[in-house]
This record gives sequence, structure tokens and C-alpha cells, in this order.
Amino acid sequence: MTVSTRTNSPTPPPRRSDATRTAILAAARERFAADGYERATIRAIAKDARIDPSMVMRYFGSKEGLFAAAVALDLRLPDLTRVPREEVGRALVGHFLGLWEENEELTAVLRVGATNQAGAERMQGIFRDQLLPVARQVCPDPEQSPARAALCAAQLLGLALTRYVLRLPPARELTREELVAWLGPTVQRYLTAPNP
Amino acid sequence: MTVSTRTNSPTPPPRRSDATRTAILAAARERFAADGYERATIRAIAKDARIDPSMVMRYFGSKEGLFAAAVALDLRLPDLTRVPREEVGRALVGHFLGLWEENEELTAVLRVGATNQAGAERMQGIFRDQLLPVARQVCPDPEQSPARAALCAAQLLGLALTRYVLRLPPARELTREELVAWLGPTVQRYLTAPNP
DNA sequence: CAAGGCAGTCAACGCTTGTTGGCCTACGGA
DNA sequence: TCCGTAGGCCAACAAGCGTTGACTGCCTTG
Repeated sequence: MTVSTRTNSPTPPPRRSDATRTAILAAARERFAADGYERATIRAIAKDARIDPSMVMRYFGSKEGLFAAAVALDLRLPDLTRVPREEVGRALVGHFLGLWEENEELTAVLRVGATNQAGAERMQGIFRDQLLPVARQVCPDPEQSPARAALCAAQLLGLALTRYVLRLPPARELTREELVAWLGPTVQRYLTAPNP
Repeated sequence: MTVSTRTNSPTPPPRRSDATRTAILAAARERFAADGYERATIRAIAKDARIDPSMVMRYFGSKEGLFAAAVALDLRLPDLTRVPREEVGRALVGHFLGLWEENEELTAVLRVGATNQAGAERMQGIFRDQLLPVARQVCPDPEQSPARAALCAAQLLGLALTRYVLRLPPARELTREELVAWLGPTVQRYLTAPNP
């Protein structure tokens, strides 16, 4: 693990320990996703990162600090105003499926959100700051958008729960295309239908 | 193991400790629902039941045994063949909402299922033994029923997750009637629509 | 009345956890 | 070349965990 020695970028100066830092974060994400908050021990994370447990404390202060740093989640939701109005449901479902398969951050935050109070609050923040604004873009009545966004969250998180956390076999066997075909219209309806 | 010597009643004889037993189970359900598996300690459960921790071990063998006994879950799903075909979606959503509000068992098993491997397997069992047979009753093509049941589970568990575990405010503010109106058609479609 | 088993308590065990502080090492600017 | 300092390791701490076994009363049964 070599560190680029003489990059004079404007962002904070590269430290010699950056490699270790990112190794710890990667191991933490993996463990939190696989085991949840309580069973993901600092010792195990440190061992995965081939580092002493005390280093984790030095860099992130505490286990909670590590978790906060490990799951600074950005959903990278697309700008729905640039998507054909009748396609927003399918677009969202597809986007979320992609997010979930590409890294373990979402599984980690979901699993921890189900166990830990701080995790649940983090999930509330993600909903409020990222999903809600997007819902506002496409909802007919802005006043209804929190409720509609919540319905979408229920459907999308329910899919993630059954497929990636509980791992119900039938939920795992559905292909990406089938899921988009089934859930797309649902999300579309939750967001844009004038009434139930 | 001792054998009851002279009781020839079909059900086991009432024991003096039954009250304690049920008190432990009630406390366990509450703690598992509120804290998840790892943070729900035997010591805390015992204190809630005003009993010594060692009694829990004596009656249930281990923490896993206690959990297994505490969440012997029966969804009491209605016989969908006796429900008008176009009403099965709303009926299921209403039934699940009732289940969730009446006791904490479902919250407990959901929360533990998200953390614990054994909990996830228990959830898979509930799906397979209770939801799947009901789905088979109403699905057009029996071969599709696992997938359709999984879609329903995703929607219903997602609602429970956002409303009772993560406690997203907008998900909590929706009334029972609104939820039935929004989710009913979704579940109906997942179960009975000829194709997506 | 005597006796045995049942409900319950108490204290302790071995282990794991997050967290701390002291110590060593080796890089990199002067 | 030398030395400060950042990066890293080691050992230990207190607290909390599940679990165990010995002990004490009470109640039922013979």
C-alpha cells in the first residue's frame, strides 16, 4: 500500500495514514452490513483491516463515531424532472436495486437502523434529506408528498429487507427486470396517482 | 428428564410456576421488540419479570431457547377463499395492521430477524408455512405463488419496518384507513394480476 | 408428622466488549 | 545527519454478558 507522495491538491494534505483509514472504513461497512451494530465488534473490524483495535479508537473516537463515518450515505437519486413522468416509478426502483447491489452501505444502515436507535435516526435523516425532496418534485399536491414518499420508502425498503437482509428465497430469485416490472407501477402510483 | 407419574389429563397439569413463566415471556417479548436480540439482556428481562436471571435459564435453557419460546408466532391469516376475490388485498393489509398493533411479537421477530441469523431463519419459516399457503389459495398460477407471496411480504414488511421499527414520522401519521386504501390495491395486484 | 421436590435467591465463573495509556518505530523535513 | 512526530502495537482496565451450582424455604404428598 503505497501513498502518493507529492500530490499538492487543494483538499487537506494527504496523510500517511489514509490507507489505513479507508481500510478500516471498508472493513467496518462490511461488518456492520453482515452483523448489525452490536455484533460487529471493533476487534473484528480491526482484524479485518489488519490493524490494532486501538487505532480504530484513535481515528474515529468511538464505535459510534466509526459507524457514523462508515455510513455517510448518499443515495445519488436522479433528477426526476428529467425523467418522463410515467417512468419515474421504474426509474426509482431500478436505481435502488443498483444501489443495493453495488455496495454494502445500504444493507449496513438498514440492518443497524433496525437494531439501534441512532441507526433509526440516521435512516430518518436519509429519508428526510434525500428521498423526500425528490418526491416533492413529482407529487401533484406538495402537502401530500411526505405521505407518498413514506409509501415509496415502505415498498423499497421492504424489498431490500426481504431480499438482502432476511434473504427470503423467492425474493432473491426474482430478476432485476421482474422486480422493476412489478414494483415500478406501485411506486409510480404512490407518487403520482391523484388518490388511492 | 422426569415423567409426570399419575396425571392422565391430555394437557399438562398446571404448575405453580406458570405465572412466572408467562411473566418472563411477556417481558422477553417486550425487550426483544424494543432492543433487538443482542441488547435485550437476560438480566434486564429477569428484572422486568421481578425474578432472578437464573430462573430464565432454568425454564428456557438459554437465551436462544427463550427467544424461540417468546416468539412462537401465529399470523392467524384468514381463509382467503371466503373473502370476495377483489377484496383479498385490502383484507390482508387490514389483518396485518391489526396484528401489528395488538402485540409486540411481530415487532420483536422483525427486529431480531434483521440482526440475527436465527431470527432471519425464523422469519423465513413464518413466510413459508403461513403466508405462502394463503397466497397459493388466490394466485392464478400456483407456480408463481412464491414470487407473488414474496412481493406481498416485501410490501407488508416494508410498511411495518418504516412504521414500527424505523418510525418514519410520515409513515406513523397515515391512518389505518389510508394505509388500507393505498396498500390494498398493491397487494391485490401482486396476488391476482395476470402479469405485472 | 416427616419427607421430597419445586420455586426461587445468591454469589460467582469465565468470557467478551469498548476503551485507555504507555511504549516503540521509522519516516521526513531541517 | 539528526530529531520531532505521526503511525502503530501491546497490555491492561472496568463493565457487562450468559451461564452455573449451591443453597433456602415452602408446599404438597404419603
